[in-house]
Amino acid sequence: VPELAEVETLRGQLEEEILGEEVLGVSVFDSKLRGSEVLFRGRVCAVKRHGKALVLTLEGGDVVIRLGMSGRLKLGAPERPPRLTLRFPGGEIHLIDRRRLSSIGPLGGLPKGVDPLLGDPPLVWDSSRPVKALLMDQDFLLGVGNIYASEALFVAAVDPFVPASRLSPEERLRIFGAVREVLLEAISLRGTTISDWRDLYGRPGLYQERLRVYGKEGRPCPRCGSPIRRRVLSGRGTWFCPSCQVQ
DNA sequence: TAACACCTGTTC
DNA sequence: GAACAGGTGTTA
Repeated sequence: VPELAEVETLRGQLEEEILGEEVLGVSVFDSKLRGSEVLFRGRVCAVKRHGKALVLTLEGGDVVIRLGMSGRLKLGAPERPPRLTLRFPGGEIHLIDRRRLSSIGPLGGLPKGVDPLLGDPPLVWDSSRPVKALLMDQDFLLGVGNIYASEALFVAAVDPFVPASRLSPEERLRIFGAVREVLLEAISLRGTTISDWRDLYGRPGLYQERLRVYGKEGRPCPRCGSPIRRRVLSGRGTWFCPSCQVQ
């Protein structure tokens, strides 16, 4: 799950719960995360997000948490065995991850794209790559993953397969605006829960009820009624309306 | 840019 | 059994 909207949801909730709190202890239960316990030292000075990465700034240094496809953080009792547990005065926070693709590390190697909620649209929309692949490139734009790329391109009425270099300036602005709009609404609904995603308190998000095309193959387009199609683009499922999203 | 690897679970 | 799933890093 965790794209920008989900990570931003967690970031805000973590800030509420642990800002200023001291890490009392760390338990690592998954050998693949061995060694990461030494990163968590001191009080929490800031809870930041860089695209889809969560960055905890502690007195002992910065820790980057990447949630992968199915990772999440849960305050209080975990409903499945955690990979790692952080203890704070107010309670425990568990990293839970069915697929074990999440990772923890020191600061470094963060992608250099623009945050769509903070920055201006990128100026260089390079090359012949399909626009959806570009939107998901974390060195171009931060935080957009497969769900929100499909949704934003539908809102902007742009074909995901069109080479980015062929987009007009108006279309670029429309796409950027659609990305922001979709992400802001998803944040306000605590993200999209398809199967794994839950917020810090274990609650599902609500944006799955607003999805227009993602996962909707064969269902009618909300704009024109044509059946939504699914095709593969750079190895990822891509849903779109073949009638509204043509160049 | 594509394919695969990393993982595990669910669905066809 | 095979295909597929929110991400990302490496390899051909």
